[in-house]
Amino acid sequence: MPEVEPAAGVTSPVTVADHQYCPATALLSRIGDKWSPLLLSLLSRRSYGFNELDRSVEGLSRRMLVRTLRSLERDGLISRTVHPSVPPRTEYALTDLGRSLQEPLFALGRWAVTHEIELLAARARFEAAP
Amino acid sequence: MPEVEPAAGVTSPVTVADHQYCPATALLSRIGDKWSPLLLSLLSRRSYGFNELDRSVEGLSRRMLVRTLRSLERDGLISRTVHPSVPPRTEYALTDLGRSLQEPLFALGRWAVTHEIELLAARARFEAAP
DNA sequence: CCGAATCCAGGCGGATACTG
DNA sequence: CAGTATCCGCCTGGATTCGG
Repeated sequence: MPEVEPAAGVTSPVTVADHQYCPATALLSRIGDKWSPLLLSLLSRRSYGFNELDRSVEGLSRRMLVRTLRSLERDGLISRTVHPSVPPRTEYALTDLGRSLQEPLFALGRWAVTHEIELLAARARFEAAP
Repeated sequence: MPEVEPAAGVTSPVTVADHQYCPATALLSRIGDKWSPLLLSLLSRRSYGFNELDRSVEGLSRRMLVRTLRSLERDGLISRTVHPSVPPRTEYALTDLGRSLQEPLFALGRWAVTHEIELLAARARFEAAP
């Protein structure tokens, strides 16, 4: 989805640069990883502490939690606030930018839920082919 | 984004099964790969032949073209029609299901384009931190 | 023309152990 | 509590070669 809509009308080949620097492709390559969508979903309602997130998601390793949070913070989608209390607490929350992303992301999620049965049916049909 | 919206209100930990079988997460894990968005974008307007696709995208290897097309076909998003002409021609086109996915996908693309500058700014800010 | 099969490197992601 | 550091398996994805 590099050129969003006009891409379909291209006559010249899509270059590597086109593909790489397309905002849409770049976005999906960042938030399309294994844990970003889940963390964005959790943070969509309220803020979380680090260990709270760690305990909230089964199967998510500490390492990947940190990496994913850093990636989202780097893109300005979440904020990281260190409270110098005792014990120390680091709070993660969605930024305005991150909040604005929720709408198109939820739209995609709704599509997936709506068409889940069709997807499963298509896969079953494909598997049944000789 | 496993539970789409209600996820934010969870009190119990998100289990591995929850995450794995969430339709939205499953969708992103499929169409969020390196070439699917681009191919869906190209096919959004008209159908393509195999070699035509191969030549249209610089940097896309034959192997990954086939694999990505199979993946999309398997999920019922595109159709594959073999024309027994001479020389033979295989035509790839979006299905109705694939077409219905365009809307939320384009919405995501529009968001990316709209907020591209903010994303770049956030990244520059992050890089400049001590 | 449209693939399938093989080989191989790079990066994602998990387990574990260690710091301020 | 909130990370960092190290090791390592696995899978994605590119290059190349072969077949129908």
